[in-house]
Amino acid sequence: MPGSAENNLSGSSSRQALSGTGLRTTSQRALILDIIRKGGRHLDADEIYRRARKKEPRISLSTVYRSLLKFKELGLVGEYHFDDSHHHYEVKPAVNHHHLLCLECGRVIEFDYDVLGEVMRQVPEAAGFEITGTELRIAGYCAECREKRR
Amino acid sequence: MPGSAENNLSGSSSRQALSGTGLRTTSQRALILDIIRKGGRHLDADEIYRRARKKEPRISLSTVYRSLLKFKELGLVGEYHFDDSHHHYEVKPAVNHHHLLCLECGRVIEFDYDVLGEVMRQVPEAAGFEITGTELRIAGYCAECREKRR
DNA sequence: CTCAGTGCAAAAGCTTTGCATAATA
DNA sequence: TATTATGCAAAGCTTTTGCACTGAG
Repeated sequence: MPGSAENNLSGSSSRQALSGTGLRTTSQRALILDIIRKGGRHLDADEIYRRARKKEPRISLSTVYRSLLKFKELGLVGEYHFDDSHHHYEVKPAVNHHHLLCLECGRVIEFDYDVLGEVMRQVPEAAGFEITGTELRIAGYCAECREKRR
Repeated sequence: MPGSAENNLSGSSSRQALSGTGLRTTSQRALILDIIRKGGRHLDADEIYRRARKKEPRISLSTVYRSLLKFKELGLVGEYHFDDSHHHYEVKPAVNHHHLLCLECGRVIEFDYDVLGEVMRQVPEAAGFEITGTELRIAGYCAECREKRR
């Protein structure tokens, strides 16, 4: 049966992630978390909604937003600001997880780098700060797009 | 006369900054740019609007947005994403200009740090990238707020 | 059985746009 | 004078909220 691997136990690990959080494990939440986990690209609320409707056509956009809010609170997903309009969500990465954004093709390349250590070591203004999160965004043009433009 | 220093030639340097950009130098634009330049804190569009109305009560919010757009295009001001809702503007800083944000008091501390050099040196994914901008946001609790909470 | 979660629709931001008027170059 | 910019009002988007219903625990 085609696509069975995808349909298989889809959501079961997300259900697990939800149980024991104090939240109720609903099919909608499991689905949404699942979509974010699989969604390689950085997803915005509307994209998550559109994907969710394929499996659960009666799901509502407010449920998506409300779930996202809960997931953020729990630290299950992170919210990122790539462009000017909407937010993007992805599974919460390690603390030192950052983004390179190509302004031409829009691709987002993730990388790990311990800014925090460097900053605490080198930036006097940061002294005394208790840091809860870092986000380093670097925008520019990736090697491929530069190549194409020549 | 009280406040004369402030009223004095306010806007004259902003007028200068505008001339020769191809944009028309209007009183509104000079005023808006002036507000951004003086506005030590990070200003959002509505705050700029409210301040602008004090000097030019007939100015409209759309003019603020349209000016901001032009200024961004010209590279005169930068746009930053501090919280989830709106954007903040400030005079375009040097490339290595970043922000520490206190989640308690909301204060934004700016600092300079050459992430770029470090990243290019240490992050393989960045190889080949032509970088046009960096933004490092560090969120947490500043020394004062930590003190108060004890 | 209870209360958290859902769907729907309506409201609430922030931002953009159309159009006639005003001001700059 | 020819455009560009403005003000006003209306529309557009994303996100939030109220309320009655449903489903998880």
